[in-house]
Amino acid sequence: MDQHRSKRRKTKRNDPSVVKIGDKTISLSAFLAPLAEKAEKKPSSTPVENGSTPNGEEEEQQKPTDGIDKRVSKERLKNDSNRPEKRAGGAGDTPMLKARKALPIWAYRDEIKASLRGDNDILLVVESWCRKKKVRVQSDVVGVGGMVAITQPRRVAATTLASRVAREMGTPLGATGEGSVGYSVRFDHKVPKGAKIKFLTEGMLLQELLRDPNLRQYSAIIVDEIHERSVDVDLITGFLKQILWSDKAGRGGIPLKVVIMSATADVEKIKDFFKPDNAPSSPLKLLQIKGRQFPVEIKHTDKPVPDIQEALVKKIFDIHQHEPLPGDILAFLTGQEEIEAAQRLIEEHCATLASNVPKLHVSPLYGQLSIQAQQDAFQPAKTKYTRKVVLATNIAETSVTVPGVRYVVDCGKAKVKQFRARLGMESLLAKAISKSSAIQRTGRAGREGPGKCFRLYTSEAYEELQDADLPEILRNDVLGAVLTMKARGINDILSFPLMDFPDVEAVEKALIHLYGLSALAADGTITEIGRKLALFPVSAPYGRVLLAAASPESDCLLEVIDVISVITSGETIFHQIQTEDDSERDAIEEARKELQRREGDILTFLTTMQRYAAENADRIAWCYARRVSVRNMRQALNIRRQLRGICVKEKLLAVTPPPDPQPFYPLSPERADALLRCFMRGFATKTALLAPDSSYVTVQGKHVVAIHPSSVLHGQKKEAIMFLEHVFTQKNYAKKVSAIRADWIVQAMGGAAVP
DNA sequence: TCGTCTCCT
Repeated sequence: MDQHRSKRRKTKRNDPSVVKIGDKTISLSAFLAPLAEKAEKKPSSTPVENGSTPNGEEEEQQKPTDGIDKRVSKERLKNDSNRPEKRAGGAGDTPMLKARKALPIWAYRDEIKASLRGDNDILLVVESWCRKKKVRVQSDVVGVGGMVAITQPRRVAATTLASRVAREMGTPLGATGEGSVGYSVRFDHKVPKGAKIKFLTEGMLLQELLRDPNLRQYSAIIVDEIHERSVDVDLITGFLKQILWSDKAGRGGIPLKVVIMSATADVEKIKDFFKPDNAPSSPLKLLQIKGRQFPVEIKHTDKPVPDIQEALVKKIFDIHQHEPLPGDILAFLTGQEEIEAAQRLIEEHCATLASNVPKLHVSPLYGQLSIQAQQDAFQPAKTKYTRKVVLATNIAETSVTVPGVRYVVDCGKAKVKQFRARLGMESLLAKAISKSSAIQRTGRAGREGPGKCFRLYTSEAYEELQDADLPEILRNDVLGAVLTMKARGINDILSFPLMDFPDVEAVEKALIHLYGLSALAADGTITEIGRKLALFPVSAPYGRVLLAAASPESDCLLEVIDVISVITSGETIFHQIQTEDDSERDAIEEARKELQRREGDILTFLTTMQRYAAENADRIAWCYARRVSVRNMRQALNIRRQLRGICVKEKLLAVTPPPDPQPFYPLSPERADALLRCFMRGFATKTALLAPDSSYVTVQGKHVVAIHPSSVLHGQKKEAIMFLEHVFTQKNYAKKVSAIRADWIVQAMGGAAVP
């Protein structure tokens, strides 16, 4: 083995080449610029592991892997486990190294490097269903690039992975100064000078593509969690494919390395996608990595259950009585209502348990819950001999991990949003989950030890499930996706490479809609307006409202920014009032009255933001007194700051507005009209007229819509309404509703706004 | 007279 030893001695306090970050481990051995000197000393065809230890000794090296069988051999695994561990020279280093070696990916490190050597520019890494992956990246040390981007679907993932990697590498993670690791997410950018690794959200990479279509600052892009199939990741893979199979002139001939990481990948689909046109086979290299999941025993029901709610509660008590403690239960339900109902049933039944029987503590967990209320689900039960039951929505499937869980109960359903292009509306209905979703839920029982998963459906029903969920791009309005492509130079949308291509009709609707917003010219090319819309972190119709508000005739941009900030900060900002105390309820309703405007929800949002921003004393108390979401209002302030900044940069705003708090003045009726007419510019297609039978009928499509009870206009009759959202749940609902004048609609019909 | 999965620029 001597001949394979590294000839370089290193005295760095840690091995910077392999990084473990929570679920993943990434090796950057021998490829990044600080180690470039090493690359020069070695023929590039035989890169060598950088395995030096803290005390400066070298580790035994593995043999070079050129031309070896890509499959992992038992010998290889054995070799790894036999590697001599070195004693720590510096405190805390060896446990970290040990932890790395214990990772499943460790055994594959040479294969990963070999797979990316020479002409092989793309590699797909698949691991078994729900466990961690680790990937090594080889990036060329030539001119273009120098940085590795790692995309994540969620902000928290990007930031926490970055700080973990920075710690592993012993490099600071700051916005200024030197450092090897950085991250970039909305509202938060920490990319030190000389950063080599940058974690970023998918949306951020798409924004960067706007300025740099060839991703020149990167040598490699690692796309993580591709199996989640967000619209953004689908678009990113499309752009990456175009860069990969282009003549690379835009990168000075230097290829871009691409690593795709996936949990439950449809390998053939991804392989096929990255195949160049007319090529006989895909050049993509595949590496499968075994996970580290504890075994989970799966139990189906014998017969279909007639009442899921009842079966769920029964199953929970069944587990409680027959399974040992400790071991918490995680149950997947479809929504808040089901969760609350189940909680009531469980708590009622729990009260009847004998005093010597261990108790159950129920924690609801869903997105609309305040942060404090969510915390309960992550804490162990506070009293002894108590089992925790977390009743969760899909939030617990991918977004968060509940510790302590050994038992999962899966109802087999989830609420799914589906956009219907023909109707221009979306629906949100409970549907059967996919196999991969069922597997993901099951895996939640095996994170801390062997577990059990109880499915409230038969094994036959499981076999009938779709393999995977419909990717988001087939469920969403493609308006944003089409604008994203157009703004990045894709004129022929239909020939853009996508793993799943939406219905041509949906694309056509989106093109017409964009034309109605003046984002596209009649020949389909992007307009200046369209380019501006692509810069805003809001959907195209909202962007159009911003531009309309900036015109001298309207002159209400700051107000429109306030409204859009509130609307896009999340779901509704008004919490439902949950109190048994009538006088308290009256007080809350009274306090809310000063926010509500009879013109409708848009003006109500404006008033809320303005009064909130004018509040100088205690904003949290202000929110609580009105049951306004603290989280959403904080987010709204961030969005407001960002939108104001973009508007100043784009010269839509002449000066930066003065800082808060500013005194509150209610908007005059004339200015309120002007503001609503700006929204008409973006939402001319979402209007309805009052019919003789007192129903509202949409101007486009002639559908009956009802004003949603969450609107301040619920139960009121106005000659015409404009609504910003149109959702089918129990029935056809208009949400975020404002009263308008019927002649505004007529005027809007005269223009290009109504296709 | 409603009751809504989850992310992201």
